[in-house]
Amino acid sequence: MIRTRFAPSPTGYLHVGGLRTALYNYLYAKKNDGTFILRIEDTDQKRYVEGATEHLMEMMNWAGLNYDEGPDKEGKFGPYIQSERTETYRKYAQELLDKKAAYRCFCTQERLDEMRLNQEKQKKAPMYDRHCLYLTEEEVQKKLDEGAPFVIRQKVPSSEVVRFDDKIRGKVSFAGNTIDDQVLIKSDGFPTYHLANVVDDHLMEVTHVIRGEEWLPSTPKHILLYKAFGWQHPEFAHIPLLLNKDRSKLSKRQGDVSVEEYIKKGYSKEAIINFIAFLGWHPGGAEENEIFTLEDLSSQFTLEKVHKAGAIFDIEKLEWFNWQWNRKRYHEKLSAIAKEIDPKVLIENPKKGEFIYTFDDKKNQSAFSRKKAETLLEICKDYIDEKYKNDEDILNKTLVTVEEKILRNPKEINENISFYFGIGEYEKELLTHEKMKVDFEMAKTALEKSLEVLEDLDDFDSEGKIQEVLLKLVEKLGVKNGQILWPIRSALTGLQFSPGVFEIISVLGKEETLNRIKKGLSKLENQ
RNA sequence: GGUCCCAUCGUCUAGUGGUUAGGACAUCAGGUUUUCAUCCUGAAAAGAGGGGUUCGAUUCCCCUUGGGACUACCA
Repeated sequence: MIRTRFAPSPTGYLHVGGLRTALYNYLYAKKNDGTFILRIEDTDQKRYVEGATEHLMEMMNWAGLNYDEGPDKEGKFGPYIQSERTETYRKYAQELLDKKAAYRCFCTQERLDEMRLNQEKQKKAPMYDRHCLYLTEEEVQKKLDEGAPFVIRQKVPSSEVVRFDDKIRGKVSFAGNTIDDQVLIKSDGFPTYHLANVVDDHLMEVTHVIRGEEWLPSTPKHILLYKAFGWQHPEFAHIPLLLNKDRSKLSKRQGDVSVEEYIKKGYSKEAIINFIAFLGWHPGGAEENEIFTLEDLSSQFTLEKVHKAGAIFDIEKLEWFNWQWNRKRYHEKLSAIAKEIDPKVLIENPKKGEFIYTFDDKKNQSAFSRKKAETLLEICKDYIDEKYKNDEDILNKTLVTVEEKILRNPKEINENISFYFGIGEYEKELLTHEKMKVDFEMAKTALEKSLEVLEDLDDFDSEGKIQEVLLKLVEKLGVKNGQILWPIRSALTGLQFSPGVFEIISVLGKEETLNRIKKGLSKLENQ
């Protein structure tokens, strides 16, 4: 039975690297029908943050990384919060003391600092000099009687070479004489990570320790501890680090590291998880699809396919994943809605990312259109300026015209729809277009003629009708589409880029359309 | 400084003792479209260097170089 765990320390936020570690642990457990545990490592009293544990649990819940055992999901190995287990650690520390695998150290911080300074000066590796290991029992007792503060240190057998087989890195070995006598119990009575981690992983019957590469150098200490206790150590798998652009360990200084920040910026959970999963892992083979759900990942994940080298956290790829996922979710939702309205709906997928829903009944078609607008609003509602929310009907219509842009980047919604609600000042040159052979003369003609035909048109609700009328004009004048349509579009928007003319006209309605065209025309009066 | 880990396009990566070294993101060019976006097509772009082993090495081994992590009474 496979048992894995994610053991974060409650700092108040979840690091993206931490999320990936949690994810790999979760995936490995799920893939092997194992158990995934959440354990809170809060043994550092100085770093206590109010509510951080609850927050961590919320984040796991948000990500969908459901743990089978944890602080709020008691299994038979609880409690799952280390600060509630201090007695246990003390007991095991005593066992180590009894076995002479650990010793009390009374050295003051000053002595330790001085020692380290000297070692550095001599270009030697800074390590505890074992001063207190050589204290006689009487001396130790005397210090104890005096009430001198002490820590408990691990006694590392210096002649030994520690070897282990990392599931990702293969054979790794460390010479005992390069391993420091690690502090196991701090002077405040709390254990350090090293002791708590080993004791808990053993007691909780963790079979696979999947953690960040930064722990690789302390793994021999842990293995020695297991050995001192007479326990079998779990399998270790050290996953590669997430890196900044300059290849250093992903850090706050060079960008956002907390998952909360990315959520705030609008990245979806599916995108974040998908992206992060592929940073250091790949299903392998000829698989070219990269869009994976948590379920897909769960069924395909293997430690063998995890990389050794660190991976740069490239925000541009995240953006792409986010877009793909926005699209995927959107179309899945739409087709569900469509089928609910009418199971016989015709759904076509003429090109990648584009779906056309056709209903027999006109009523159904418009009901669907409303739902579509609602769905789009749902995606970008957090970013839309309040002033655009007043006229719901217009807003709904406008959203549909910028569908692809919303899916791509919901945050830019305002700049994409602002022209519907009012046109800004623009230079008359905007009405011309060199490449499309639209000079002032052409622009003027286009606006005048289109004004005429549009004045004669009454049905502005139908895009098709508008298109028909304008294209007929194009044909009549014997010019290219763009020569007529560009001036209209730019007169209607005052912008270089916007949705298409026909849809804009149908949203703006007759009066506003004609007004804007007239306004454009007035700019050209003296030409 | 010491210990350990790592090394394929700019980035994430696939794959192999014999391949035109494949894909994705980003970039650039062309096309479709009334503009932008979308979409389609294409281009440029990589096995750090040096030794071995081998008929043959990007792939296996060694060295060098480069990068990184760790080096706390933090985790």
